[in-house]
Amino acid sequence: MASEKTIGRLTLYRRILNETVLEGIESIHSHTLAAKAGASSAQVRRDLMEIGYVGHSRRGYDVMGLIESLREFLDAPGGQGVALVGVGNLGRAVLAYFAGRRPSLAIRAAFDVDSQKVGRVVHGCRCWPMDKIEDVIAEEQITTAVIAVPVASAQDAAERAIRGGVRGILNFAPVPLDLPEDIHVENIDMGMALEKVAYFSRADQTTDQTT
Amino acid sequence: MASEKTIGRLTLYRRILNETVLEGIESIHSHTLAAKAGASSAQVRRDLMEIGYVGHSRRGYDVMGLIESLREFLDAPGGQGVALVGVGNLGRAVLAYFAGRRPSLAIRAAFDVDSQKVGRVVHGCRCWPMDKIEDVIAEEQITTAVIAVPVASAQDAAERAIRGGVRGILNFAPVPLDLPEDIHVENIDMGMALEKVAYFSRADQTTDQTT
DNA sequence: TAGATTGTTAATCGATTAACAATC
DNA sequence: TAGATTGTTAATCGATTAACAATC
Repeated sequence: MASEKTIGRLTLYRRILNETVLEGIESIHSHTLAAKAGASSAQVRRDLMEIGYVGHSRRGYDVMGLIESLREFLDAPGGQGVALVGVGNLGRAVLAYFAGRRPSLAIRAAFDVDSQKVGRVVHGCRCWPMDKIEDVIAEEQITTAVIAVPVASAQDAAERAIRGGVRGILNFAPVPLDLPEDIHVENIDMGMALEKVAYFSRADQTTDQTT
Repeated sequence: MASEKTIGRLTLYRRILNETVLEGIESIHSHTLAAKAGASSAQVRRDLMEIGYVGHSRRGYDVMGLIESLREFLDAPGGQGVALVGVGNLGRAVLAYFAGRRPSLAIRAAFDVDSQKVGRVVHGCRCWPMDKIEDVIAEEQITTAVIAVPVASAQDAAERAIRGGVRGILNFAPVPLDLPEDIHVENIDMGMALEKVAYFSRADQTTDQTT
């Protein structure tokens, strides 16, 4: 099975190819794709080999064919539903970000403990009370959840989403989740990311001998 | 110099230690820290060796001393300012997320092209017009920027922030930035992250032989 | 054909893990 | 002391890069 890094790059290639097709370009070389994706051309070729897509020597890769191949590899056949847990500042930004982007991978239900938010429709998505989470996720056959609740409730939110049938979690709460091994967890820790950048913007200054 | 992954883990250890100190615990073993950080105890020891902090055999690590050592290693001596570029849904969520968290690493200025947002104070942060970005960043001696603008303006926003004096960038725009090598860039691509999770929540089902 | 591109294999690199010595 | 923990070195693993063969 393809590695996590490979999947990430494949989604990036798809985005670039979608722009390329708008420019009316029919085929593309690995080094062009690599330059736009910030990767090496060897990397691009290896990734595409991994999904079994073959290019033409001399002509490169057929843009439309490659997009179709990526779609078949990356997307679920009948589309895939996503649940959002936590409709605070971050949760609403997540809803806005994904609203109307990719119909085959859309946020179909949101959940919050705040009774004031329940029943409202935010960026086209209905907000349910937290105690309905297992039922709604099961009914809507949702397999992916985005956790955007405070640290204290993140573990519980994830466990309940999994009981509903979720198999993969995008976790914005800055705490490691302790979940079964077969559940895929992707962490986005904005605080850690900012601290890392801050450290290196300082450290790079130190490297500079002139200062 | 410490690797990116190491820095990320060190910030995580600090968070855990800060909770630990609230419980009145004075020393901690590597395996306890490892369990809470989702790492291995060997990993923890190696990371702490890297910053030159030594534990006591048998007693483990002194919590207060380790926190202080992490602070010296990770934080800039006089505090560090951060700029936010783009005060849309995501930008406002970022402001809310970091508001009042860590005084030594705070968002000190925000920028937006929308004249309606300029002059307003959002989550305690003043919003400036985009054409003031070089000046304000230079005046406030800001070294780190968060990019939360649409894809089309991300490259330009980053370049202008750098002209003001920024050395590190946290980029939320789903596009690779083409910047000088000495600028540290950390990408948070929510779309890619969600696609990855969606892929693996599906792929894991395939692995399951019973389905 | 010659040249440029893709596909494949070997070499390199970095990070992690495992094994062991040192310490209280 | 014995046992448990830390510090250090060697082995392993995975991903990337580099070198080369195959193709149009």
